[in-house]
Amino acid sequence: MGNIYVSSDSGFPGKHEVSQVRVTKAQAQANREHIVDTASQLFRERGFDGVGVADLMAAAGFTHGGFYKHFGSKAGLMAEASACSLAKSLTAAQALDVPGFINVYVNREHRDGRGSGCTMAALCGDAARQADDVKATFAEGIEHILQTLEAKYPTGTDPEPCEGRKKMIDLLSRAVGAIILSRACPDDSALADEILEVCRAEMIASLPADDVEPV
Amino acid sequence: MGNIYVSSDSGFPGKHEVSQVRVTKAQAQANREHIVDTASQLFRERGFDGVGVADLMAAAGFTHGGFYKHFGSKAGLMAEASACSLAKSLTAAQALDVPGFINVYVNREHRDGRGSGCTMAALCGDAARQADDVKATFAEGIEHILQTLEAKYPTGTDPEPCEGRKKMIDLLSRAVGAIILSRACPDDSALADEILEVCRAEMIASLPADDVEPV
DNA sequence: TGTACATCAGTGAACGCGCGTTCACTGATGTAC
DNA sequence: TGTACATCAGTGAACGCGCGTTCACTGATGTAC
Repeated sequence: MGNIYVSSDSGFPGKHEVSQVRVTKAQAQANREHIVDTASQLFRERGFDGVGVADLMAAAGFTHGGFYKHFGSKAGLMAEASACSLAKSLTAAQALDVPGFINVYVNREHRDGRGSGCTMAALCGDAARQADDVKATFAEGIEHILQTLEAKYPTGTDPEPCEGRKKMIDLLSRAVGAIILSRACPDDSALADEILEVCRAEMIASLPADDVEPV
Repeated sequence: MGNIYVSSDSGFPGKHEVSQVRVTKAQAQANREHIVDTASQLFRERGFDGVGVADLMAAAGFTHGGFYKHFGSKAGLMAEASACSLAKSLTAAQALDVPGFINVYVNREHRDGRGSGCTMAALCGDAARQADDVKATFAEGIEHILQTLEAKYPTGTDPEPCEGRKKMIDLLSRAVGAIILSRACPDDSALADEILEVCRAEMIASLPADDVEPV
């Protein structure tokens, strides 16, 4: 039951019994990042209130006491983990064009994979009840994804300035709304799948006609 | 500090000091309904996890011990309170046409009034993590609002069968998504207002042209 | 209608439990010489 | 490079607290006669 993240790789310097109590600076930093990643996954799966500090640290392979060597409070980690996963989602979105984004986002795999999916879809409802630091993190995440999508928006038949931003705000709302409504339905619900499929098709259909099948 | 809901109205039979310990059947039923109403408001404001049984009973004017005379568990009340407020929202929606629904829903007053607003927008994120009885309640709520909206959908230039249902699924996702994204932004955020205004305008614009200004 | 008694909605103390956080301790890492 | 010591990431017991739930009790309501 030793902590597998303390030893650098296969752990031969003393994997069992020898409980290391100090760790290199690089390892400590790697451990911290691992805790943030674990938190961002668990928060998305169970919500901020559904993950305890001890839960989280155990899932990351540590005991709970060390948490406060890395973070000031659970609330602090909530903001940091959200920022981290929002940034990762942004990177993923940058590799997609708008139809690709729609297809990847409004999708059963995304709906069923909360822990690895979009933080906005998983935690916006929780974020709305948090302090302003968490909300500011979400607002930044929304703004960044809007700018990314806007830059990729097929201007096609809509050359009017600002039109792209408006379309992308609407598109993001539709995408997030579809995932959230679909997730609120029971697992075997036909309605859950219908919501996704209809919204995906409507969103694709609302794009400028000359860019629906791009590149 | 007597419970104001036990006495039928102005409370003269013995408002203070005399702590009533039994109550008429009609009064007990009224008290139960009052607890459900209070719960549905508090759940929408703070989330299921953010409201304790003692909190809730105190807000309704009772002590916590009596809770289990009315409900089997907190989880049971979560489903019942959700069903109750979803049904009330449905009644409210039935009085509106589609553009009216959009204007009332995608709106700052709605965003800022969580406790009296739509249960889907306030609790879908929480519902997704609950047991299937709660999720089934939400799925029913979604289905009912879809049927209500579909019946009112201006068929105008879109006479194709099932088109109304598809449009209303998309419309509900957009409306819920817009409110949820807007609520996740800090209170004074320009982005929060922009999301609402843009989505409202885009939704209105996407309706069949001959019905935008109806009746 | 009047009397005797059972019912049960509401009270408030108490329960075990898990939460976020603190703290004394450990011992390899990092540093000063 | 080698030695001596301070640092600090991680451990695990302990803290106070609030949670959902239980329970003995109260006394007006509801009912049987």
